[in-house]
Amino acid sequence: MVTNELVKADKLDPRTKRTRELLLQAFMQLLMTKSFDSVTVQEIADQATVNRATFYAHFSDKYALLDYAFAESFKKALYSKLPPDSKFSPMNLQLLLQTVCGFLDELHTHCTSSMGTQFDSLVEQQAKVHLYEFLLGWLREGKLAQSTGLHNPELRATVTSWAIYGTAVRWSHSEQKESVEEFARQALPLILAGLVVPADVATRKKIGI
Amino acid sequence: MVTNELVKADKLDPRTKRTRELLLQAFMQLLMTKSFDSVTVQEIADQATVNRATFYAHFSDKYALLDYAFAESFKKALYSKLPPDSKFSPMNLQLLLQTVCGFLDELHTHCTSSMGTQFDSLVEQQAKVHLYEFLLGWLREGKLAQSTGLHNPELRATVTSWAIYGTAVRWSHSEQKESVEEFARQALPLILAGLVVPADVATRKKIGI
DNA sequence: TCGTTTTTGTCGGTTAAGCAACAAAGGAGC
DNA sequence: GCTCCTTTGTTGCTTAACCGACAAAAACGA
Repeated sequence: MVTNELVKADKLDPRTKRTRELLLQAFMQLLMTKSFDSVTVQEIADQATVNRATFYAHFSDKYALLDYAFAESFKKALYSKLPPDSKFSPMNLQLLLQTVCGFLDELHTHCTSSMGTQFDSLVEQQAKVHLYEFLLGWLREGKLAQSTGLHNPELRATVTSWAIYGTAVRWSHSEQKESVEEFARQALPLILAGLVVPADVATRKKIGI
Repeated sequence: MVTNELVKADKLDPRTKRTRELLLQAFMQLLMTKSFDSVTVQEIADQATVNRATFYAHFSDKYALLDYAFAESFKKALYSKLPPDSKFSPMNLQLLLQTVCGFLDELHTHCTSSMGTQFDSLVEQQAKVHLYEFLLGWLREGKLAQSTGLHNPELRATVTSWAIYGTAVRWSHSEQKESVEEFARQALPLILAGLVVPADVATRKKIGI
């Protein structure tokens, strides 16, 4: 499970990593000047100095590459603010929310012009998947789980990933944007609740909720 | 002959081209922060995201890569100012001289600090080889050869390549550098003479030299 | 509508790149 | 001198990338 994730980044053949990176960069480069629809697989391959057949060895079509691009850029934004070794804390949770807000903001300012809103659901899909994985890391390895005895980490991660993403969307869609920090500060307790509230009645009574 | 040159740039396997380019970039990158002597083949390979064995499939050692780097950067400087389809003219010859001056100037301001003058002979070697090839292109295909019936293009190219490089060295070594343009303007007739002077007495008389 | 061109997705055979392991040459320190 | 460690080149085997060709689907223009 853990190795499965690590394999994707580490144990991969260097050629595979390089080719994927080349395709990704070529793709983003092309999207700067052309629309997604008008880009052909041949163009992407050329720009990446890679054979067209090699493209298909990595992605089923350009939509899969788009998906991959969203996933990678989200992960990049995520891990740049919150390194993989970061532990859970309310402050980090707030930072997480702010990061997602920042990501959406960035995305809409740079990409709306070239591809509109037709791929928002792809972004949402990818963002939530990686938020889920990230939160699960916190829940499994943090002192959170051991000390308070929280159960159902998977369920909590699901709830919280949706909560965070939804909150971030609300912020990015709001007209008069208040500062991300202030917004995140206000939303934090609500999100935090779903993440750390004790699940069973016995434990609830013990802490007095 | 011509195809031989084209092969080096065109018919090469894309993987080969890409790998060479990656090694070249990695090498130049490393030379920004480390001395040539302290750079290892492993470091170059890592930086290039290429296996160390692959390095040896392309270059016998790091000296060969250095040689290649000089050759490529010289050719790049050359063809950026004088495209491959440019024809001979006194003006272009002057431009050629100015380009070599500019190349040496650039080289000494950026690279002397990191590797001193120990590789000047390598640079000279590469520069003259490519000057020779370039001049030969002018002599063979230009109207120069047909109209005035110049013989011994190889000899003329040799003489002129040495003359140009030597002149450029003189300029780059001079204390109070005058402008490249003025310097090249003054040197032009002397270099031009060796390139276009008729070789045999009969022709000389015909033009009246 | 039909015919033409472009793009897509796939396939088997070829080639370059990756890898692990090796001996040998150098260098640093004792 | 000696050892220990790093770096250098080299080698067989494995794997990913290249290539040309193909049929099928889309896109385009008459």
